[in-house]
Amino acid sequence: MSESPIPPVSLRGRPRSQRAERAILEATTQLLEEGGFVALTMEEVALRAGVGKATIYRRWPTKGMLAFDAFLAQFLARQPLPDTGTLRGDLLAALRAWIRTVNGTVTGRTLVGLIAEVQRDPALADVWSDRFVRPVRDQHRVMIERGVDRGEIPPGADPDIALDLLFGSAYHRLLQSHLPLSDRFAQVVVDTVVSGMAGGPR
Amino acid sequence: MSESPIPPVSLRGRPRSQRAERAILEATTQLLEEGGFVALTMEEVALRAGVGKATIYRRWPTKGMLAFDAFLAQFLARQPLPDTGTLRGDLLAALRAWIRTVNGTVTGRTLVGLIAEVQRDPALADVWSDRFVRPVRDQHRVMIERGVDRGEIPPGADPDIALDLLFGSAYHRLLQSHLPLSDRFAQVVVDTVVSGMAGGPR
Amino acid sequence: MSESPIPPVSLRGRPRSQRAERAILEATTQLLEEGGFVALTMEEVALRAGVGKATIYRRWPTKGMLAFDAFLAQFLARQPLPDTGTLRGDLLAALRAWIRTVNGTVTGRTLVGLIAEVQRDPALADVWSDRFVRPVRDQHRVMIERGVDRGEIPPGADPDIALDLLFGSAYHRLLQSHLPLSDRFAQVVVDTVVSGMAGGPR
Amino acid sequence: MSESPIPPVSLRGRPRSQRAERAILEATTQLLEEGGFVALTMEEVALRAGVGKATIYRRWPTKGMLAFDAFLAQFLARQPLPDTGTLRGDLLAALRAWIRTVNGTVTGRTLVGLIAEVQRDPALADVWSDRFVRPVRDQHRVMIERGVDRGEIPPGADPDIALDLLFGSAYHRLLQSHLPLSDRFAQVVVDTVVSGMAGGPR
DNA sequence: GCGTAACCGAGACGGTACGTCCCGTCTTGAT
DNA sequence: ATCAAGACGGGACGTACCGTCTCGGTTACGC
Repeated sequence: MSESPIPPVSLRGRPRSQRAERAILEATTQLLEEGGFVALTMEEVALRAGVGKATIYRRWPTKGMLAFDAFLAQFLARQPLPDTGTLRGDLLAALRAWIRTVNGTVTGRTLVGLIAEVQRDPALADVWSDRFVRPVRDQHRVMIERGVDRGEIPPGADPDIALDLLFGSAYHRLLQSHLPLSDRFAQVVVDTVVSGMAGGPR
Repeated sequence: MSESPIPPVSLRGRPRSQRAERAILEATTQLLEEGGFVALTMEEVALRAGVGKATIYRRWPTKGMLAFDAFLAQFLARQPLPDTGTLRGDLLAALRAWIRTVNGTVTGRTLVGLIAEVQRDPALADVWSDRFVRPVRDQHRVMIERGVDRGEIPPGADPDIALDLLFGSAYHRLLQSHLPLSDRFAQVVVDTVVSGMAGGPR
Repeated sequence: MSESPIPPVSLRGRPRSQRAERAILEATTQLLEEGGFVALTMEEVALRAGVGKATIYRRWPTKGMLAFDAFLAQFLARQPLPDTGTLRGDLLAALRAWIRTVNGTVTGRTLVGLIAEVQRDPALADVWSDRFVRPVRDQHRVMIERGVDRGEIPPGADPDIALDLLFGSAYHRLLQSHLPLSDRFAQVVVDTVVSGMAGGPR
Repeated sequence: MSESPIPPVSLRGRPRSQRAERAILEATTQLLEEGGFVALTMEEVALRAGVGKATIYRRWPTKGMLAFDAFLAQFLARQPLPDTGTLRGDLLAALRAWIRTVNGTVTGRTLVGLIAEVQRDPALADVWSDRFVRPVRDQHRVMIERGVDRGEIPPGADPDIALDLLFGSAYHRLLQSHLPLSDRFAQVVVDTVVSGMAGGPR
């Protein structure tokens, strides 16, 4: 699943302990569950994992990187690429899966914490783009392209804006908490976007 | 604009110094400009404002609250309530104003930092809701309601979801930085949402 | 007993409140009882006395001065000038009175705290000399002089060194707590000093 | 001379830096010289020693303990155990050495500050007893015992009271500053005490 | 089968910022 | 001019973590 983010400098010498790596990620997940990104301190991770702090820093350069790896495994495992035969069906399935993954969950809280961290740590921002945003969007974009192929929306439609509308509005409710991420919300959002894209350049 | 966040408990005793309050907010703004939310330390604010730390804590219980007050004044001053005569015109004007305010600006970076901070500080979350999210949405919702009155979109349309689509997608690009907050983006988003809401229950 | 240490600057305007003065000294005594000189803070005195801090500073320039006034009243009331007819009797009575006053009492602990404070506050040191050390020594020296008059010790004896031996050893046990201020201690000290002074220049 | 006051809990991990320890004690001594116990702040010690505050607290739990260690090294190095062949000679040599060490010196001022500190910090009081008062008295008591062995004073004489008279009177002049710690003072005190002890139960 | 290089847990290191406490002064409106 | 109240600028406190470093000890590869 999640492999060593920083590979050993050399192949000589004592190899990295897999046990330590597992223990670190488990401790990280546990701390994220207990108190979110704020409660995640390297000191406490080391303590709980029974590991020296240097052993953590040897693998993950920053707290953000560590949390990212713990988060990503949990997140990706829950994002299917639906193939229901209709654009509406695909988008609704994907949006519902996303909501299920983040709404009221540790994964959701971690996602929010990481979004914040990404703003201040440029190195994390790169990793965030390359290993989270881009892959997830690439996967989701497939649904739009299939809709175009099926003629459900015109070829001129901008798939990126479609994704921004769909998931941006969902991220918005996750981050601002002003209104619930209900199933009705998912349905109306999908309907409105599909309808808007279809009839866009009417 | 920005009033005393925590009013004095009593009317007796020496009144709070307005000079100190101004100096604190100015130092805060300056630090936010220089290094964003991360670089904002109470210690440095006190130093630059020529103020004891206790004088800050007397008014703002946390760094988040302080940054919020400094942010809010700057943000609200730039969000007009457009009245162009058409739904499309109003929404486009509002979205463009928002983008202008946050895209590549200190205000935008502070907004992001605060969104993160809000997730971890429940007291700040309340203030964030009451004094930022709700007022801004209430103002924006007026545009949708005028569109309904003019018959541009049907009465059944959910104005909150319309706002989530419009601004959620914009917040998404601000926070994930995967694609630019271009003017074309604003136009397509507005067109798609207006069209989607109009033809929704066709 | 203890009068206003700093008289009003002028006789015009509102006169100083005697109620405030009493309340301050009572609060001071109470705090000295509870936690000694360390626990004595101007803030807490003002709070308990129901008095503004400025009202205290108008009368006592420092914490040491305030504690000194609260201490002196209690101390002096308990130091008699014995007149038993013999040098030994007088000295023993005086030493016993001193021990009774300070051994295990708040007055004793305050005395120690003040001795420390005196070292760092030159203004307090002056007051300490003029209003505590000198008067008490002058009173005690009378006993020695009566002993000389009675022929119990030779005229060449240095009364100051006699007092230093008597009370210095007692202060020593009070401050170092290495051995108790027992009555036997008092007796042996008096006997040794009287005998030493008598036979000094044999 | 002065050993690590709080030994590491465990032998594992990075060992305590001797360089840091030396630097801390030097900075402490320097600050005590400049402004006495009052001017001694942990913050300034850390700054001058080029050390984090935690590094100080790891070894010395309080300011008093730190000052004590810095003081003790200086003090003990200057207290000889005289052996002149007569009680009077020994006591005079010891008292003169003590006066030389504390009269008008940094060591003397620190001694006074510590005596005050001892009254308020029970943990320091224990250390003060065990590592200062007791050892010094034990050393001094030897002189008395040799006097008894030589028949200069009777076996019934209480050596502790003899020490209290000798050094108590000297501490008294140090702390109250009412009269100087002159050499005449030392001579008369020693003569009086020796004579008093000798002729006590005449 | 032996040296050695990289690892391991532990914990100390210099440093930054925190939020609190108290100092002695100052500023109100009200006697 | 003084009162109670309480805010002011300032200094130091003791704590929490940061990311780095230094120990003695442990693998496991390549000579």
